[in-house]
Amino acid sequence: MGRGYLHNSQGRIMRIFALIDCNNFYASCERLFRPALKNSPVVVLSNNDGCVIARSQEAKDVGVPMAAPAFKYKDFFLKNNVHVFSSNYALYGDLSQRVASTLYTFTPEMEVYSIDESFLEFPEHKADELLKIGMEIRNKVFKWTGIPVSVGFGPTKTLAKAANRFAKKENRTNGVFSLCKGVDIDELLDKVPVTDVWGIGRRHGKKLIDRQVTTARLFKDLPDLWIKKNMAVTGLHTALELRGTPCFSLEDAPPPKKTISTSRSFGRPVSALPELEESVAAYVSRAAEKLRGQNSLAGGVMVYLTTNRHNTQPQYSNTATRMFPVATDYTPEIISAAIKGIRSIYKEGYKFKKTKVVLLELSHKYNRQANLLELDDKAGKEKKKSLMKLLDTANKRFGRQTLNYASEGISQLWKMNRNFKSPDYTTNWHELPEIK
DNA sequence: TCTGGGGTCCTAGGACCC
DNA sequence: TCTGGGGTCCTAGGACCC
Repeated sequence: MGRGYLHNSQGRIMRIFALIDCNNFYASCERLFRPALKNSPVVVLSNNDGCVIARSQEAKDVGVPMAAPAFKYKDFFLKNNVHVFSSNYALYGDLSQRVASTLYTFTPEMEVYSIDESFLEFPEHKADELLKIGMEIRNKVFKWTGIPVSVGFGPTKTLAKAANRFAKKENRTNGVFSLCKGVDIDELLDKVPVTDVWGIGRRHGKKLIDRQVTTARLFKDLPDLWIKKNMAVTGLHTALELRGTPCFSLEDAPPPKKTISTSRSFGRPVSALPELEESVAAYVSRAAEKLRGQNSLAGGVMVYLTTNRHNTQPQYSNTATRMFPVATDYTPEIISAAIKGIRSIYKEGYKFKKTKVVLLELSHKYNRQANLLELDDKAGKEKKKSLMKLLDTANKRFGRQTLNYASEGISQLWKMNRNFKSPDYTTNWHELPEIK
């Protein structure tokens, strides 16, 4: 949890948060290894090559909207010479770590918030040199990783986010902007649409706009009671943060996940149960790997299947949950429970679009609750443990898919499309870039 | 034909107990 | 059998984030 607020007799000490955000991150990553695309429009598609999830500035300029469905924009891409990539998370994850370790050289007071954003916190006495620090951050990250970033400073995380937005949108800021000192915050928040505020999403945004509350400034001046009633305490925290009172601190050691899920849309509609079972087995494998990666055990597994909500064919979706007698991280046991689950909800005659697996009630493996019925089979347990370890090590070293369970299927015809994937330049020996 | 995936938090309301 | 209040626990659904 947080570090609490700092107070002294003179009043609150100003805290200084910085939000560093990689510009058009996935598009920037793809361009790093294709310098020829430096000034060209580039877009990155979601899994399954479904819709646009990242756009270079040039792509924004020619008018590609966020979340544009790729199939509708095929001609548009051709006509405007837009370069299209499938998403390549191995590449983005690796570059993300490089950016994070560069930021860490500025201060250990750091929270990696997402794949392309980090919060830093600086002591109050730095308040007069923030723009200089911001420029140093930008320059160093670009020099060391090739990724352009924007830097926003503010007395709360929410204001640092808003500052970052100015850094990115206004050319004259040179990518660095501060709301900490020497600016009229209210005047600037007048310019921020309420839906751009961190913590206000589409639904609440619409509700606010319907009541003429269109800007961050108008929102933060609403009565607390109204906010609490209509937007719960989370909404109130957002308002307080806009007023300069920190409600969120850095989270330095992200707590282990409480649920772990894996799901993918299929590359084509799937009706046959055996194929659905294969997909479920494959997703369990992946989820169980993540589970062991954070040293957790799962108390249960939920499976989900659904048809394609976007078409007009008959719809069906359902979930099934199976609990384990004793929490486990043993892939075959989870697969078999998940397959029983999918069989119990499967119905013939539908075209399914997606299955999903969620591992539930995670606990740490070292304070595992024993079960009275459990047999004391030490040798068997050791064997399972070393098998899982072997599996994870091999897949990590030689690439996922090195060792698979037969139940995951061999041909995997249901697998998602990734027709425009770039090579794994930085994480796979066979795909290192060549210099001519 | 083709529109992502992986999380967290909060609240209302039902079930159940005394 | 009916009445009422108060408390806890659980779940589904809604909302948000990247």
